[in-house]
Amino acid sequence: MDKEIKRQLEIIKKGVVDLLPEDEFIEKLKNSLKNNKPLRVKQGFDPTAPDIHLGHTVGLRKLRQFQDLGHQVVLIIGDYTGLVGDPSGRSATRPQLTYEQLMENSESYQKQFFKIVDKEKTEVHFNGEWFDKMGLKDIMHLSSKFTIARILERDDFEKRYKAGLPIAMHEFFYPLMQAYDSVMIKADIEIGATEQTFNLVAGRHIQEAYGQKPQCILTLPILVGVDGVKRMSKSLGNYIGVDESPKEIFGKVMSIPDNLILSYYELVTDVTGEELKTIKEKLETPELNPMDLKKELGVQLVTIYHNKDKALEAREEFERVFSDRGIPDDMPELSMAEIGETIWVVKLLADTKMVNSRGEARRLIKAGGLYIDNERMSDDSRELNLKEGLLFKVGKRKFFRIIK
RNA sequence: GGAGGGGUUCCCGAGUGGCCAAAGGGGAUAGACUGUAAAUCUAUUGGCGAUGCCUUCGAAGGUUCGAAUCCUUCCCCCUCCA
Repeated sequence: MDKEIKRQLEIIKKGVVDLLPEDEFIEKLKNSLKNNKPLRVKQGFDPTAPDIHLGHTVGLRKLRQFQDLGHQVVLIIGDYTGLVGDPSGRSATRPQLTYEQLMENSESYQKQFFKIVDKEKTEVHFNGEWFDKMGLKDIMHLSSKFTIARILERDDFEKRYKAGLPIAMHEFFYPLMQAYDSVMIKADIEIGATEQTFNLVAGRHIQEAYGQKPQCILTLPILVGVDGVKRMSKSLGNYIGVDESPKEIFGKVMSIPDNLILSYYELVTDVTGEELKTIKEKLETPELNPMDLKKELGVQLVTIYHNKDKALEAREEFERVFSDRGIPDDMPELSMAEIGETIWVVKLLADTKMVNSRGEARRLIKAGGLYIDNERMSDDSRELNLKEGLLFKVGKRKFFRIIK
């Protein structure tokens, strides 16, 4: 028994920042094993953007580990918070999502969740199930269990407050809502990224206030995006989506800065502690080119989200196109029948959406970023005579070919 | 409710009647160098078949030969005092 607890604890603690309070957790784990009663492991997501990226998978993979250990995963889809939207208007461009959009998003969310988490063993809830039924009385009751002083402890609020940025009332409710989810599903443990710590802890207090045993909290590191600076996020455009093509996943992995390699291996692949150590050593050996480790990382990730064959293909293609300056296997084709036989270069690039505007096309051409049949073409006034098979390279990585 | 400060291009931020498509920085894109890494250097960064034209400085009106800049009304944000 003790051995089993130790084994589980070791797996559960791998890659986590904090597991709090640990002794409480061990107690829960012990009881769970003794009574053969799985722990209820909670994580929530707001379906505000329709895709799951590697950043999300850090938590999802942890959930999967719990499942593999026989525990019960409870997924909360935050339809309610999503529906309410974030009217704080910090960027004003954040559009209020309609219920239809949310439902659509949550469809694709779930599809992608279950690439990692075992669907059969997952309990899914929308938090609208309970929030929709709450009246003001219930809301007042819930909010009486928490104090403003506590809320203001949260450092992102503090930062925003000091920076003179607006904080809307309802934002204060977010932690309470999330905490209430824990009450409703009787969570034993909730997992989230480190930035979620406050909300997770709030869950403990609210559960106690509602007469439940408080959940333990498990926090995971935030995955840095491919830019190497900010957290991975769809809106920052520095993400790798689990639904992307093998080529894209591989390519994006190759573009991450070296100092991210180790944490990617640790957080989003299946490598063991031993292997991680080897990778670390390799990274510290100056003679070895970190590029090889990145290629391996790319292969592993494509294998997880597609399969091994696709992964090897993606690597081959990468090597051909970028290392050997070759051309990709397949590329968009443009038919001369549609665009005509002669056309002004700038118009061609803009009309075919290779660039966003004619001005952009001009700039790119003048900067020397356009190659036609492997020859640089830097004259932005050129009328082209197209012929079948002509190969265009636009900037670093866009290609297309002319067909009849 | 009172007093004050503010809203500028993807972001931050200068600009207070013409020299403003708007400094500077960040980011982004392209080029050189590379390993589609980092660092560095260079160029570009509203649209337009273009020595010019059109749209952009919270919104709508107005003053002026001319407005990001002045006036009016409105919307939004922040700070302080009740």
